[in-house]
Amino acid sequence: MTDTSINLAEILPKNYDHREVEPRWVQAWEASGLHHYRPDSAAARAGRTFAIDTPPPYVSAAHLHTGHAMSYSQAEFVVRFKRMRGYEIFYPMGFDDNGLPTERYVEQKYKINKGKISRKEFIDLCLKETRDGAAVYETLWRSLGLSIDWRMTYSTIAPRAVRHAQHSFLDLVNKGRLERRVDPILWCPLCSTALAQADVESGDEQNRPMHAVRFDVDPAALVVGGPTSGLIETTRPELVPACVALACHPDDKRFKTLAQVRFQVPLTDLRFAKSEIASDDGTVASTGDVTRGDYRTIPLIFDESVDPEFGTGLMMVCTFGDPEDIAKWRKHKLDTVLIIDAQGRMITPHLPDLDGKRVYVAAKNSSVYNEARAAALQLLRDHNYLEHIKDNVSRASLHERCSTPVEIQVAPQWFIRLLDLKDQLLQRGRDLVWNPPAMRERYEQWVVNLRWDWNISRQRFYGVPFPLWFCTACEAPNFAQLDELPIDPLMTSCPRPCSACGCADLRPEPDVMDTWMTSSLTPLINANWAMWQDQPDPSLPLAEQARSAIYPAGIRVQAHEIIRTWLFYTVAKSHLHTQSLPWQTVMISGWGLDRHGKKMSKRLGNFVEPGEVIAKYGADSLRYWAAGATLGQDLRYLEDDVKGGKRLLTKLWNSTRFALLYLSNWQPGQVAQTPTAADRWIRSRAVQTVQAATEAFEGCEYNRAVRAAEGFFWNDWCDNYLEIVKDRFREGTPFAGGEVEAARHTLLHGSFLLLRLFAPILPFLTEELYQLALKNLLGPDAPQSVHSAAWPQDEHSGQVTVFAGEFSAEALTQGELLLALIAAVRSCRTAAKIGGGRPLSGLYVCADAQQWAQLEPLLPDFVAASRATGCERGIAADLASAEVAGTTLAVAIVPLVDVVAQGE
RNA sequence: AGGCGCAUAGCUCAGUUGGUUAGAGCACCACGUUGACAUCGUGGGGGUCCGCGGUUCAAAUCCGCGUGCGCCUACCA
Repeated sequence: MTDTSINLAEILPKNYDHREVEPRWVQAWEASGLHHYRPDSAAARAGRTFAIDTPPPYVSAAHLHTGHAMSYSQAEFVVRFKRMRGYEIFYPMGFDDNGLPTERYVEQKYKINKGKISRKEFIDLCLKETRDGAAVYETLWRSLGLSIDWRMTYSTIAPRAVRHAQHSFLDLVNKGRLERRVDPILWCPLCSTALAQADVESGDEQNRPMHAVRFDVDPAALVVGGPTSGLIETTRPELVPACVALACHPDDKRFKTLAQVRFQVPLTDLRFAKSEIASDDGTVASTGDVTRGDYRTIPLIFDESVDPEFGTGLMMVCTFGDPEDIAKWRKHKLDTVLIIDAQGRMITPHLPDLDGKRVYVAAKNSSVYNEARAAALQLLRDHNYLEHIKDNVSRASLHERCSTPVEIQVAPQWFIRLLDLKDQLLQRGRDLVWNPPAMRERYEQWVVNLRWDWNISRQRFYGVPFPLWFCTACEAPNFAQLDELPIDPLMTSCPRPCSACGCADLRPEPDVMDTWMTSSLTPLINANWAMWQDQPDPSLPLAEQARSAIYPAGIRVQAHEIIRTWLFYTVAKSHLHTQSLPWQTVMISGWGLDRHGKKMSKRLGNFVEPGEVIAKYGADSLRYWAAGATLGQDLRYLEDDVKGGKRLLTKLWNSTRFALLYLSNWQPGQVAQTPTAADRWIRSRAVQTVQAATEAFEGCEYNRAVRAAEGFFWNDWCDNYLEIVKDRFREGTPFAGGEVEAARHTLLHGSFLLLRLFAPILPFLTEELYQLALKNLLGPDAPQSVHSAAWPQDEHSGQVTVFAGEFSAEALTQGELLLALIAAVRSCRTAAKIGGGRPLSGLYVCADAQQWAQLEPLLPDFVAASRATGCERGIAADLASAEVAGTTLAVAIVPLVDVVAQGE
């Protein structure tokens, strides 16, 4: 027997303390540069670089919860797996501090009135919040163990990203993809800015009453025998004064004869003439402030898009209530009557009761009429245009950042033309590898349903400035040169006179770019795309020669709700700029939900602070919870599941301690090993497990990998193999030296295998165990860290490298039989109320000669695991017995103490 | 209104080419601690796999219809 009297506690403390261990490894990994990207490494030179593109979170929002910890952990499982597979990892972290979300956050936090603060003061506040937020994020990501190369960060408002966004803009100008148009655009009246289709979401269903409004036929255009009025139904009566046509279906018999008719627009005859009233005779007259003039009259148009069955079959067309209005306005070349201003106030000087009233309700989900609607209804009622009101359930289109119903404004904006590229963008989506595959459908549907070109102008302060000036004389845009970027035309005047007319007086574009204009470039920013033409700049974080290795990137990881935005825009940009996909693969994660199944959010208050969970249970436990989600599916946060992670940590700690007990003073190789049935079984199971875990990780299915590893670890390794093998090290064991040697080999390589299988999920615990317990045992060539150890399956050959060549189906079958026998003994013990620790004097298996021959190789392990003195064929006293599942074998036991008692 | 996803034990969820008696963790019941682990072990109870119909020797799994929930998109005159 080997000396087992070593003091185990000196090597591994009895308990694992994540509070002490985790921060220590964060420091050590940082100091050793373990996560640094090395473009000149052997792997990189061999073309094995793996670049990952993860979401740059809005740092200013300070909204971190365990849902975020979940999705970033899931991304990182794959990173760690790839690193162990031998890839050079490029894992940067971005911070999105650009654009409207930041502005709104700063406005609310400091209760800012934009009229009373300078643009510069405001931007400085945004930058401050941005820095503070980034620090909070970095602290959390580090404590979560994310293996980010922190030298490779980017910020979407920093010069490098600004340069990219402006470079992208100019490149698209050169490619003829960008144009400035005066067009109806989606508009948020609360934020006073234009929006893109992707910034709009559907509101909840609510009652949006339908108002029937009568339009009288203009007597001058009356059709003989035709009606004298038409009835329309609208949810937006305040838009009636902006009506420019009534529309019906061309086949609708009711209106067929009315091609020449004109309708009077209600309320347009009213004239408010305050000065005249004031100089009037002075008598008090309630109607005295209104006089009557001519109605504005509008045509009837015929359009296939009108549903004759809907409402009255007659529809009003306003400029502009919705995209349908725009379509008819374009097609039929209708007039334009704008009655809502940029702040969402009515412009109706002739209707003072309505003029200046807001068209939106700031409080979300309110079914209360907005003030403009209430005023318009009163007017329509007073003047007898309102026939009736009825309930109607529908949804409003809301600005997704503030939930204000969107309006349509007309203003000059910069557009990236995308609608003509739908087919090409769909093809890109099909060329991309989607995990899970079903998520491609969301992209497909978004592209198919795209109705607006991408409007990138935002009437805000905090964002990337457009790199151009307008000539004050001829209005021609004068663009900056690529080598002048980044540039802020508000701060720098145009270095040249107008290229069109030579005028020297140019003014900057006051708008800023849509935040997605920058975010859509993250893979290109990481690759320093805008600098590809430059001379190499040593101050940049990335060597230029590395760019082809990291662009297109290996993988994009993100949640499903931003497929239509971040993913779509990124695909579009890469298509336009580099004629390629931005990445080979996407991995779409779900949401973190609260225990009731609602999406976690800071705003709803149903969130859990990840920092608190990490403090209490450790980052590894939190990561274990995150690993439980099926890819693409949402995952509830349940503290019990995190506790399950903690249990696994403890079990791994203790089982490795156990292995170490018999390995510490071991000199391997002095005795030839002769594996027993149990050794051959567990080694084959190990090989099987590696294959399953590898296959799962390759498909981004980390949860399947964890399940495979955990099942092997708990059920096979701990509950059975370790129990069987204990007896091999007992004083006076019948096992020979070669069998003890085999057990030691199994313990060492099995333990190391387990640490590697769990390393992507539980980086701290596995590293601690590796460094304290296993590294020295593995000899001088042992890897520096468990995270730089080779994954136990070779990618090229597909061969499992641990217990190589030892897989045997027969060993597995034999092992199953052995486990069944052991389970039968346990069952007997329970039936006879005999504890597992009590030795047995009698152990019998009822078997025929052939079965017995089959069992004989198993008997040493069986007897050892049963704590019996031996095993015989046949049934003894009926103290307890159990069937072995699926066979005719029966097992019976006799507890040692009872025999002793009987004998006395 | 269209699309996608989900529906399996009391709870949270696995179950990938259809194939023994449908699984895990938690919870529950009983038993068991002097050697890795009570943050544990062993044994056990517990399921109309949402419903109906179909294909098949065989369906939780495939097909059709329906119900409920979630999400995406549209409509929102």
